[in-house]
Amino acid sequence: MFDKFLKHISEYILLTEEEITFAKNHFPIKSYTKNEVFFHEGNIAKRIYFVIEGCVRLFYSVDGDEKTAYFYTEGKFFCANESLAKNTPARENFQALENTTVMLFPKTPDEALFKKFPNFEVLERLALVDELITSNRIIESFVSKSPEERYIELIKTNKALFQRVHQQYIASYLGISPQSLSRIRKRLSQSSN
Amino acid sequence: MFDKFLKHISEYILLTEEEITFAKNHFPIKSYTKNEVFFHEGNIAKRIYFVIEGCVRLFYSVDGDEKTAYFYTEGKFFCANESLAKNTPARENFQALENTTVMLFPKTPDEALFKKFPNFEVLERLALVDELITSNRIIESFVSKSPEERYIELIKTNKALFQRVHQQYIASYLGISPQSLSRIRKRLSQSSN
DNA sequence: AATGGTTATTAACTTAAGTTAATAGAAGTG
DNA sequence: CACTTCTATTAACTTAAGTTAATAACCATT
Repeated sequence: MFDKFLKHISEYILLTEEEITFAKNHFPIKSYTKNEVFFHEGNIAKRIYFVIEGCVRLFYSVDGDEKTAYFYTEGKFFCANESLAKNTPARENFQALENTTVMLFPKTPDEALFKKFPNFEVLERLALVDELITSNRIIESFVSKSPEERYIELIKTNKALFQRVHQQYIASYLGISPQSLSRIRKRLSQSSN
Repeated sequence: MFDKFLKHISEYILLTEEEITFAKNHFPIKSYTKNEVFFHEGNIAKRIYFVIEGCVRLFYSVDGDEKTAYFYTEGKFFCANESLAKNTPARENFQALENTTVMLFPKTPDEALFKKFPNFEVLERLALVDELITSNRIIESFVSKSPEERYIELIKTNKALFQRVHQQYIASYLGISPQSLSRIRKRLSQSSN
C-alpha cells in the first residue's frame, strides 16, 4: 500500500529517500469500509488526508439532509480546512464510498517538520493550491452554468465518477434533487436520438 | 497608503522591520479607476494582489455575459490561481468596482524570497488557506441552499457589500438573474410586513 | 432463486427561476 | 438643470427545478 502512495505522490513532487523513510515511519495509513463516515461534523480536524485507494465523499448535513460538496479519489488530499486552520468544530462530514485507504499527514503548518524536510512544505502548498483551483472551478460552474450544463460538463471532465458514485450523490453535488437529475438525463437521451 | 497596507497585513501576521522595508522597496503599489478591468482573461497571471483600498470583482465571460464569482475588499488577497500555478491563460477577469489601490506580491512560491524572509511564506500560506475556506463556504452554500436562502445569508454575513456593489453583480454572484433577485427582494419585503 | 432494501425513474403538481420587454428610478455628464 | 445612460423593478410568459408519491430497476444477502 505504501508503494501505491509513492506512485500517487510522484505526481506532485519527488521526495528524497529520507523523506520517504520518514513518511513510512510517521504518517499512519488507515482503512475505512464502504459507507463508513469516518469524520463527523462537530469534530476538530487534526490531520490532512491523502487518498491512496478508494473514494471519499464530503457532505454537509442540512435539516437532516445530506448535501454532497465533493468527491476525492486516488491521489487527492482533503481535510476540513477551516476547522484545521482555526481549531473550530468542522461542518464537514467525510464518508468512504468504497473500501478506502488513506494516509494521514500531520496538521500543518508543522514548522519543525518543514525545516527538516522542505519537500513536505512544498507538497502541502501544492495540495492547497490544487484544492483551491478545484474549488474555484466549481464556483465558476455554479455561477455560469445551469444544472443541465453542469451535468454535461461533469460527464466530459469526470465520466469515471459515474461508475463509482451513486447518482443521488452526483445530483446533490450538482446542486439539484435526484429527480431533477433523472429528468435531465432523460431530456438529454431523448434529444440525442 | 503603505501605512494602510501595514494595518491590514497585521490582521494576518507580524512582519519584521526588515520585511516591512523590503515590502516597501520591492512590492509595487498600483491604483485602478472605478470600473477598470485591470486583468483580462487570456493573460497569464504573474502576481498576487492585495487590496489596500477599494473593491474588486472577479468575473468570467460566458457567451458575452459576465458572471461574477467573487468580490474582494480591503485586506484580501486575490489572483488567478490556476493561471499562476500552471502558467496557463487565465479565465478570470478582475475589475475595480471603486477607485482601488492594490499591492503586488511576487509570484509564488519564490523560494529565494521565502528563505530570506520566512514570514512572507507564512503570509502566503495564510492567504491561500483564507481563500480556500471562503471558496468552500461558497460551495457549501450552492449545494445546500436556494437562491433566496443564499441572499438571506449574504445579507447576514456581508451587508456592507450591498452598499458598495451593484445589485446585478450580487445577483450573478448568487447564481441568478437580476430580475430573480428583484423578485426575491420583493417576496421577502412583503412576507416581513 | 427469492427476499428485502436501496436507488433510480416516472408522474402530477407546485413553485420559482429564466427570458423578453417595458417602465421607473438613479446616477453621471455636459 | 436637463439630458442621457445605466440600473432596478415589474409584468407576462416559458421553462425547469422542487416536492410528494408511486413504481420500476438494481443489489445484496441469505
